[in-house]
Amino acid sequence: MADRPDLAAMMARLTRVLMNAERPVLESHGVSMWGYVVLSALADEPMRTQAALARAIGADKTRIIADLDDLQERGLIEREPDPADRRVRLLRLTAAGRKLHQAVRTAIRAEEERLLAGLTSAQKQLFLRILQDLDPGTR
Amino acid sequence: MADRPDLAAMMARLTRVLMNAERPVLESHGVSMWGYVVLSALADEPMRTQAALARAIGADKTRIIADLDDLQERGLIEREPDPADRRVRLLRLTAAGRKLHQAVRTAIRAEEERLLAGLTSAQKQLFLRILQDLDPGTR
DNA sequence: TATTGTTATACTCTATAACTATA
DNA sequence: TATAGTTATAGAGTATAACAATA
Repeated sequence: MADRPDLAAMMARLTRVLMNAERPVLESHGVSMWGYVVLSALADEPMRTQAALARAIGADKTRIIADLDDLQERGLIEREPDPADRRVRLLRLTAAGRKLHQAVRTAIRAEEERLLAGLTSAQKQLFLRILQDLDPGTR
Repeated sequence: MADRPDLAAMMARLTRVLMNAERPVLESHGVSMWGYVVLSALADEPMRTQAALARAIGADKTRIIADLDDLQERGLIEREPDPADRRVRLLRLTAAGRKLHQAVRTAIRAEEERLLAGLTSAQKQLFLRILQDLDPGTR
């Protein structure tokens, strides 16, 4: 590879490693990847429509419906028709949902720390800062 | 997201952005993503079996066959039975294949530069270095 | 008529299993 | 019988299109 592998190749491999490490964490809490992403978005701020939520997390609106069904059945999110416009569903975390999200997030942070364990604390900070700067999803 | 988005979320988003930016580059050279990955691996070193190549690039052996067919038909790789064991196929780039790989790689490096344009040269170097250190694919 | 959410369908990608040809 | 490569089949994930409810 001459000097270094392609950036996309390295990023894709690392993403896969991370996701593989996090899968058991998610499973142990009984939540799917998209379920966790939904919880994260709603932990950030409640949403007025499912379409807005889907857009916020970069998913298709049809793709998150099953996850919303599941999260709602388990009492992790509330999803009630807006009285002012009964087509839209107001979405927000329940107390249980917020608690679960925080628990999963803490466990995931621990996995991230494991992946970055070889870096000095200065390198770690710099790496994360650069990623945030490049990240189009950081609002 | 409290302090920062999850690492996996940032990595996945960035990977997607990169791949979207690179897709037109690959298309303009008439090569698929896996085709380019194959060319990259063979540019690194010839392979004695397709299974070894598949393993090297993290793909299933059945998944790369169509790409190998295509690359061979276009004279970009050689793929001849080993006289010593006619079950295995010896794989290597042709001169044309090496030339195409270098052209695509150069174009992809340009896209990478665009993504990283906001960073100082020191940040850029550090970022790439850290990625290489974390990358399990760096042999 | 336009929009939100939902369901149904199709398409892409990948993995698994079955087959051939060599050894 | 075991292995490399190939083809065929099935499964998961995703996107597209059609539909029902509401405005």
